[in-house]
Amino acid sequence: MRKGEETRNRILDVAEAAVLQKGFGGTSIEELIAETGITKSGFFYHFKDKNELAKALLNRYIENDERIYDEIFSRARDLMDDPLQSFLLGLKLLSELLSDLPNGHPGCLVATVCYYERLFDHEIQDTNRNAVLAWRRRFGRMFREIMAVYSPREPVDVDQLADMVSSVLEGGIVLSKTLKEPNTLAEQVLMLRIFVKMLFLPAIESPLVAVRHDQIYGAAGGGGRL
Amino acid sequence: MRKGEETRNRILDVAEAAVLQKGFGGTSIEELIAETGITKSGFFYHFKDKNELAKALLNRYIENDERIYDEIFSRARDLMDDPLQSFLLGLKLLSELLSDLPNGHPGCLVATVCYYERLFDHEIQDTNRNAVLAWRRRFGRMFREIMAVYSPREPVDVDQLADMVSSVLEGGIVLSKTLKEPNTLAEQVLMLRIFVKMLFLPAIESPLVAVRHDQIYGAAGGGGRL
DNA sequence: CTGAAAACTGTACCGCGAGTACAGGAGGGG
DNA sequence: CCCCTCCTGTACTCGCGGTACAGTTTTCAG
Repeated sequence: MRKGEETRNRILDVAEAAVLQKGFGGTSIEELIAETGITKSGFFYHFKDKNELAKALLNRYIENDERIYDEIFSRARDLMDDPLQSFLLGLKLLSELLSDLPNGHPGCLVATVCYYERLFDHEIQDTNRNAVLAWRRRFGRMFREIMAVYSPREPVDVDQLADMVSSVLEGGIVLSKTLKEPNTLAEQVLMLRIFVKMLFLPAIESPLVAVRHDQIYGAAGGGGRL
Repeated sequence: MRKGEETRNRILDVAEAAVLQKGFGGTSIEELIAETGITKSGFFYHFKDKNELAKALLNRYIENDERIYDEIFSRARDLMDDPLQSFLLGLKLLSELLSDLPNGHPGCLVATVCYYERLFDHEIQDTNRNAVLAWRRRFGRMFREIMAVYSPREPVDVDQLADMVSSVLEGGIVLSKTLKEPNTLAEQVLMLRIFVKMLFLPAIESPLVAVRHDQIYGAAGGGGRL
């Protein structure tokens, strides 16, 4: 009962790391059992086939993912009353969390499944779809709260704006992994922060930012060639 | 000589579609030769192994990708003198091109390789890395031209800004594929356009945009809920 | 302490797909 | 005519996914 859960989780740990590096097709069961220190029969006792492993892997990943976002943005909500400031802080916290990952972000299972879809059954594809829709709902809810207080400088659709968060995260992960630059992802999150800030806040910058602006572009900000 | 190239390309066509749907590991050579109408020996005459196929596939994809960006943004450059307006037009053209794809974007091979990296040799990983760096250089060049004329409302690093384009594209593809919503990618490109527009253009909108704004949101655009 | 269920191990096997090794054949160009 | 490109055919190896099933150890409830 308890022991079984533990072994199962150990398999999932090993499998997740392998799958994010090599894809599902590139990850062999034999390799998983070797690293877990289990036999083949032991493996198939826990998962009847690879599809079931993928299912468990994806569900666990999504749950964990949701938990992290819950923590970050509820923490940001505790520190800031204003929905916009709280969201901007949340993005900053997220960016910090991402840049603290020692080897960079390992990759997103949702993207892995997305590029492997035809080999899985509909259940997995639906799970994956629902995960993305959950992100849309989560960030959409936050943007709606912001829009109850602030009006956007440009006309935007809330769902598309919410999707922008997911896009930048997924895309940032691909860039970061491909370039082998762990920081790129965190930087992209901060760029997204600038986007949200510009969209809802008037042009007058906060003193701190104004100073950095001058340092980089010169006082008047005119014609910086580089 | 000529015949060989043709067969080779036919294999690559079939392989590209398959790999984008199922990943490299999920695509069998037997399936490729069946669809191409060639024998196994014939296949291995053209590609000595799967790794070589991947290499050819990726190189062809990247070349094609570059060609498309060249066309779109040089066309936009012909129509608009101003670097910012030209870039904004380019994003619009890109968005239109993407929403015209009948079955949505088939997926990006760079992302596929990124999530499959460990199984390929260093050459492929380097090719992939260079492709992303080429995007950075391409869009970076464009943003530098823009910054020679306009100063950004917020301090931004040019490379990070250029990466934002790649992020939104890669992320948008993942979202579009996962959600099975072909339009999402095109919408995300337009969101990126809004970002660039806000970053470089003063809050006062151009007459043309103001008209469309009015049509959608009403004259003052105040307190827009949703 | 016991007994049954849970959590495995061990062995043996099937079929598929990647990849190898060659031998040979069609067709076109110099 | 011959050689080179572009294949086909056959036959094999090997790793891996998956099955089958019998037996063994561990755990925990009563």
